[in-house]
Amino acid sequence: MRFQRSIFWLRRDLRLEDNVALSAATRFSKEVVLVFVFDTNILDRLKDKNDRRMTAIHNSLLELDQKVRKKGSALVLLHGDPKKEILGFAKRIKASAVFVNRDYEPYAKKRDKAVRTACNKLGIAFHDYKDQVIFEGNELLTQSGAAYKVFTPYKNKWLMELNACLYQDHRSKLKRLAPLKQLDREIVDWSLKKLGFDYADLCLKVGESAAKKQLKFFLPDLPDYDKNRNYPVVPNGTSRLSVHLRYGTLSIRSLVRFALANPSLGAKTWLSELIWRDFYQMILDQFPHVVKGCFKEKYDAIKWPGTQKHFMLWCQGMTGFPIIDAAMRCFNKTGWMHNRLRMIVASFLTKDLLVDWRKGEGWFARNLLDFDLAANNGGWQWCASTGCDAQPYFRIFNPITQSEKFDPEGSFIKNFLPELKNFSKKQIHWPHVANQETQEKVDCILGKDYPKPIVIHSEQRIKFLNLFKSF
DNA sequence: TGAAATGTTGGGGCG
DNA sequence: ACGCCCCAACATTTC
Repeated sequence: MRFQRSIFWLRRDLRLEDNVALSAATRFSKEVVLVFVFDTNILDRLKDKNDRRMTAIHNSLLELDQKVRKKGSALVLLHGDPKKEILGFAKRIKASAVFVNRDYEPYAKKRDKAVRTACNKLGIAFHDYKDQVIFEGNELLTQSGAAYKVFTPYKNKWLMELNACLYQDHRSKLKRLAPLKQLDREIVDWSLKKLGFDYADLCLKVGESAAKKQLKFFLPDLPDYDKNRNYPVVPNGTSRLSVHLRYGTLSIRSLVRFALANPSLGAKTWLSELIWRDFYQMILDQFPHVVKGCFKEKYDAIKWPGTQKHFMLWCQGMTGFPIIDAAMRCFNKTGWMHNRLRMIVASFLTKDLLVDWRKGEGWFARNLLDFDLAANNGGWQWCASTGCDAQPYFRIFNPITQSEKFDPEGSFIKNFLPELKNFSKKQIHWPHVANQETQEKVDCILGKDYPKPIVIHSEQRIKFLNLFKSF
């Protein structure tokens, strides 16, 4: 046994199953203490005391705590600066090692580097593992040894290299979790109130057991994923597992195994989306400048002419474009948005309202329950055509055509814009052509009950093309 | 993981 | 019967 007592520090891997660092910690240590730190560097910057993410993390941790209590242990919660907290705690309980799964966000990398250095100064080992991706940033390289910048060759390489590592045993010896009686002094209050946050309503269940349930629930629809994934109102059209990937209540390996174990065109398409996730994690790791700037740096020179007023109307879902407004109101209400809608609203903000993609990215970052820096940044830059392997700048969504294509019955729109519920399925995508008589008949006066369009798509399209043309 | 503009074809109405 | 126009419908190119 290498270590008498170790800390397993949970971050975005809130599960006991198939957890690489936890498995290692319990194999190499006689006794393991599970610790989560509410990081004040992050919490202090959350603007909303009702932040759904806090409830999601809290609930996931609570379930985890209940599970380990059945094993006679408990989860320790700390609150403060992670470096200070982890070091202080390690000293108090005389831990000789800290185990973590690696995180590739710039802040996390910096944090872990500092904790590692501090640990090593005290003679405490710091062991980190690959867990949240299949391949890390520097694992898949082109023939010339550079990081991939194009998705398709990356994906081919990814599929080629995908090997037995997927099937390694990452079970943990949970018998080795530290007994509760030794932890008593360290168990802190579980209420969010004490951290200065309120409980928020979540549109879905979080936690490890809910994650497994959701995956099982999606299984029958996996074969049709390729056909259904673009239609927001098709039940189970998408897996809705993004939240679980974000908090690590499911392992990425288990999802890849799930796709491979149930082969079909749908599963293949779905797997490809998981590869996009690895791709963007890799991009963030290898090209951290994307956090602040365009992946294609020449586009940093662009002066986005969009106004704050238009941005606000977009945020509120008051643009007069039904599909946009329905999507944004759904988002504001639930903290979740269907991927097709994310693309449509992102295209609209950047290419119709000419607002800097970073504004939209920030709004998503604040409100997405499944917010992940790598995926969110990658997705926004893809839509704005500033990103790595992004769509070409002249590919501009027509919000009305997209609405007709992907919400043909208008039922998604009606779910979130009840004021439009009496419009026909032909007219609901663009109600503004309705005459006075029709408006009275459907009980929706445009400009009063529902806003008039704030821009003209065909005009904005030309403006956007001109904006990008010179680069 | 588009859409608009432009080009081509072919059928039908009509003088 | 024939040429002409109109305009879907489809194809290609351009952004």
